[in-house]
Amino acid sequence: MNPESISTFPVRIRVVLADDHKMILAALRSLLAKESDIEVVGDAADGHALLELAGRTAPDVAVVDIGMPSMNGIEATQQLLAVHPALKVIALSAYSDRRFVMEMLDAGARGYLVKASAGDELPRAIRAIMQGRTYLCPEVAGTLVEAARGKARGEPTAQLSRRERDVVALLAEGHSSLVIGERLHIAGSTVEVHRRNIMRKLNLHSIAELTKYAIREGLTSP
Amino acid sequence: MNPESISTFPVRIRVVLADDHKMILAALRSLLAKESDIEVVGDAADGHALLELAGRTAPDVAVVDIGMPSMNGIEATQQLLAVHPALKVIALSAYSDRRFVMEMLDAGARGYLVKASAGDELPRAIRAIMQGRTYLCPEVAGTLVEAARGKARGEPTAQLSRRERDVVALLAEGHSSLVIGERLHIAGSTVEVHRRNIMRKLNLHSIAELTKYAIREGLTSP
DNA sequence: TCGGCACTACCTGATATCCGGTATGGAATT
DNA sequence: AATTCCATACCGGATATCAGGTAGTGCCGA
Repeated sequence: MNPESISTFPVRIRVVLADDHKMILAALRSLLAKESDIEVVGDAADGHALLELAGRTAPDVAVVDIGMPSMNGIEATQQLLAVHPALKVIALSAYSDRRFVMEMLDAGARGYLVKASAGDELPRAIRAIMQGRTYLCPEVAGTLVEAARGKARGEPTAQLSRRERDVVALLAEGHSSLVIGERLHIAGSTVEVHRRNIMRKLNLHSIAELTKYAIREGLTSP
Repeated sequence: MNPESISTFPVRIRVVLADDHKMILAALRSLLAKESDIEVVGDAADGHALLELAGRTAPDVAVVDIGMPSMNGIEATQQLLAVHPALKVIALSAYSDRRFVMEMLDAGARGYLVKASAGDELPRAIRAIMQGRTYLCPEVAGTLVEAARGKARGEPTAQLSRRERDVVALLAEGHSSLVIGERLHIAGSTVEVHRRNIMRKLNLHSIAELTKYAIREGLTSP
């Protein structure tokens, strides 16, 4: 027991981490362990685990990698905020593409960091978020400014439903309709219908084209 | 000053890190900072910086991310070992593709970890390497075993033939075997054989995975 | 000259894709 | 209340994938 630290930080910021690379998870955890006002209360390797974790640990902040398999960071954020509206989400990504940024912010993220950011940006972002501010790393702020200048109107980025995006991501991982059905707890035939609707909407005609689309959209990583 | 730690670890393992993501760099650094027998003496964001760093700090071990811009981890490792033959290199990658693994080991790396490995694998790998052992994470060991079973002889990098690359590129464009056959003026059944050989060589099991491979290899664009 | 390898080609069979159709329940919108 | 959209589910059929096998030709290195 350490009375000094208790009096200095009576309430530490409770953080959960989500990334599909366990090693990165461990590394980020130890990065944040140095901050005495921040406590990492759990980590998850995909969106489903993140949802379960958030329900169990009731964190203040979730740091979410965008490029996760099965359920990516964008979907995870939407579902997370639907259940826990008070939760604050910080997106972490290798890229600063406008599409990712916009979709993640639309999904309700309050912060966006690229992995090329300096290491001390993460704790700074967490503290800023906890004060109710929005935190964007410089690269992302730049792309946002460009986006705002180029297009004031919001274009239809997401023409696929949430379920369809789930299916696209899993198809692009190389799974068959039957396996995807088991994963999503629906019939394989339903997955088939989703796939056909997706292909008709996007004018695609093969799994290869679908996979490329998923990669361009960040629904899976190459 | 702490005499105890000095006497306990008179010679700490000197490590340098290379990754294009600064945040990952900082996170890995803090992950290793917990290990009292390991000292991170520097980090670099690309191959050139790594070469300069190694010349300046004379480390025992270099942990190198494969996916770096301008000079990737494979080239960097080759050049690094040409100048510092005693240096021990551990490859760090998001993927466990046989091609990457083989090329990295051919380049002289003594260890290979995927980022999905557990966080404590990195310090374990570093210690193993320092004892002159080779350290491969389970995923990589698996692909190596398959490679060894397929080819008893130590052939470098089971690469694809020119024709197989043609077929991969066209498959990744979404064409069927029959159409590809017409395009290449060979029978569709021959294209089928090429596809099967490719998939066996690369340990892929679907067009989606094949498409991702083609994109990573630059055989087609996303 | 022999073995290995790449490229070519065909056969069989199980499974999957791809493209139609129909239909129900729920949620959101009008 | 009616409409529209999404998600769910099933049927049928043509085509393709995926995974085995065999086999001939040509080229190159041991």
